[in-house]
Amino acid sequence: MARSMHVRRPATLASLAAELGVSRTTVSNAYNRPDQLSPELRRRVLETARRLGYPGPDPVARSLRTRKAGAVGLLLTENLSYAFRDPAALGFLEGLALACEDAGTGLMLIPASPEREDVAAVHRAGVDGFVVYSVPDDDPHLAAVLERPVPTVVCDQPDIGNVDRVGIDDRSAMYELAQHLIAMGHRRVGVVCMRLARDRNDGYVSVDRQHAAHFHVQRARLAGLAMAFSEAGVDWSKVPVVERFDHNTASGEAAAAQVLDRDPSITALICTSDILALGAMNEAKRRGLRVPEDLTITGFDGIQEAERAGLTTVRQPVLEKGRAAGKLLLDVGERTRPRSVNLSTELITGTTAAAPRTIAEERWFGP
Amino acid sequence: MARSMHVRRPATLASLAAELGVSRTTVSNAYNRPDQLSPELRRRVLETARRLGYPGPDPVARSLRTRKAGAVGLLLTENLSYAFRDPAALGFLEGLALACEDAGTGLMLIPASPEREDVAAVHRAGVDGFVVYSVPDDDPHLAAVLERPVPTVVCDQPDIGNVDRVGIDDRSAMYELAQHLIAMGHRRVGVVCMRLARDRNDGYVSVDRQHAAHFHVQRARLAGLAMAFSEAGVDWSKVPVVERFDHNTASGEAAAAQVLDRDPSITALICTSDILALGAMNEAKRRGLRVPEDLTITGFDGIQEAERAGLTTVRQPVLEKGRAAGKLLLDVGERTRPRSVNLSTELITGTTAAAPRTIAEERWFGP
DNA sequence: CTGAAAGCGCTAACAG
DNA sequence: CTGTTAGCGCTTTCAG
Repeated sequence: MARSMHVRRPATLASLAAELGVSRTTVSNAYNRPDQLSPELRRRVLETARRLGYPGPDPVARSLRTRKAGAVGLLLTENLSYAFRDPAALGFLEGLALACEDAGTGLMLIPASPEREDVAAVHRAGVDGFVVYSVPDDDPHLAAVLERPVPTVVCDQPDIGNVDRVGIDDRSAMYELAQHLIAMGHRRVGVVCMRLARDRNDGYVSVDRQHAAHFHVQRARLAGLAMAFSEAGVDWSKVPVVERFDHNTASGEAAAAQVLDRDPSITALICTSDILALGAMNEAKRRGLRVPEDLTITGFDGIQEAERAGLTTVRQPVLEKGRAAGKLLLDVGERTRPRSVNLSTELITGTTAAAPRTIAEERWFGP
Repeated sequence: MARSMHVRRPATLASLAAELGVSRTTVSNAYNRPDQLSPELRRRVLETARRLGYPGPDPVARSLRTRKAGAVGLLLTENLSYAFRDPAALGFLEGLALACEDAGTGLMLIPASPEREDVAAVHRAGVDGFVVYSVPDDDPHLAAVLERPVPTVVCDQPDIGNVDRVGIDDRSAMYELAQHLIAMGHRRVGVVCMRLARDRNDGYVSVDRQHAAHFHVQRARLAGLAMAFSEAGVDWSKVPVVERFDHNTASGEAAAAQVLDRDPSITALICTSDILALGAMNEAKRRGLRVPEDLTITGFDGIQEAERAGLTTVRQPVLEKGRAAGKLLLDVGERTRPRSVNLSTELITGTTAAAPRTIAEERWFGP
């Protein structure tokens, strides 16, 4: 006899089967393999389900059984506010989301802020794989992800462990930009970079700290600069490099001020991101320095705001990076050995870099 | 005897327990209730786990057992590209993500684009609840969410079913803006609005279509306008209302052109979003119309770009909206009856609205 | 086309 | 502090 009393607990597949007097298999098939039962029976099953308020197979139970969660996790060790405000991060996110959408896969943002040392969220995440975006190489969350027995794709990291990787050649890209400046005649330069490690250090950066940087991207960009300028006969250890923990234009302004205060004679200020460069532009303006006549300023990333400002920078395909990461993770293909995708970059010669004035004058009037 | 051969399948809690010669409970406790066993034993368990490559309790199995997924789903029936490019949507997303982060909860983006009629993703999502942002009231994905036996919060929707709600009073806010314009003397106006239903209709909107709009937000804003102008003696059915499916400045430009072509005599162009208004500004400029001298233009949302442009608009707290939605969903408190949160808005009197020229002239020279 | 059996990997009482 | 007992709700061979 049917029992259609109010049950606090919603119906289950089993209770539905009992109600119908069929086996659980049949009910399961009604949902997952419509061709395995008569249309008539299927209709009856679905209708009874509706009547009983059965919402369909429980996704978690199904996941346990099928060993598929239908979602990938995104680890972003950074305040989410950052991720949603930084244009480059946003572009990455969009590309990744697009790849997930194409595959019909959910994208789960893992709550892992830098303060929160709590790695539990990584353990708790019911996902089929992880994408790790721009975290320091000593991040405990990253370590936790690598312990999980699911495929992982890291972005903006050197090759690590047995995981896929996607990124750009930050070192070469920055090397190329540096050579561009060197060719223009710049020798006295200053640098503004993003955070190099998990500890806050808003100020000068020793060469040691540069080498020991835990953010591969920043380390590589600085290395590219060091290489180019050293080759050009510049003593890199004398070049002022200023670091900022927070990544916004205000940081760029403050850092630029710090460099210019220390050495007003520099002819170029190289920033390792467009956001910082945009801030530096503000600071230059405040000081009455014309760009590029009095000071050359460069960025990195190629975000839209930079383009609008005519910034000389390196463009990297952030959206493609996200999409590539998603594809790599979701591609069921050969996963025999770790794959590595390097996207190409492009030097954008904007209007914020020019030959230093002294050089320009020499050109006019002769040496 | 221990069996430490290479097992393809990673170790399970049970196998670990067997290896150690303890019960599964003990191993479970080692992870979930450290105070329930001796530190020494716990150390042994954890160490053996590491040795065997046991990655800790499987999150899905745990979820099945505990009936908690540790994540909430976000339904955003719209191309993700949209969500990541529209400043208002982004603000909402940020607020929601912040609330989730605070609670240590994952945020899962459900892959549900408008094209994809496939509701399966909603069924597949292993989440403890849903937030539904700005979808049409006849969206099948929304229906699927409401069938799931988990708490749900809808945004920018009227009260529906037995779910919590967060939003603003779009009708009143727009009514107030309209009165502002009416007080200035505007009587001949045109309107540009966002999509009103799932079908594409880039063009004029009948009053019937306005009333039947499936996007509550747009319907309410138009209703506010209709009310205010009707009260002011304007025949609303004669007011040109133009709709655009895509939401970007290009759409705003085209729609504005359409209105201005039809009725060049209008003194104000009211747009139901800042993005559209920004587009309208471009179009006005292209036509050599000065704003506000020749044409008043208004928006809605209060995004940063609008502020920079000095747009007269209505500001709504998008970030707070997201945060409120998250809080509502994650708040374990009394869930006896559906809760409704109405956030307040603010009329921003920018520099894009002024008395129509004829009126202004009358003021100068007398009637 | 349908059903019986066998878990997926884990946690939560409740007794020792 | 530790173990036993019972499932969470579902899918999946494999026989009928």
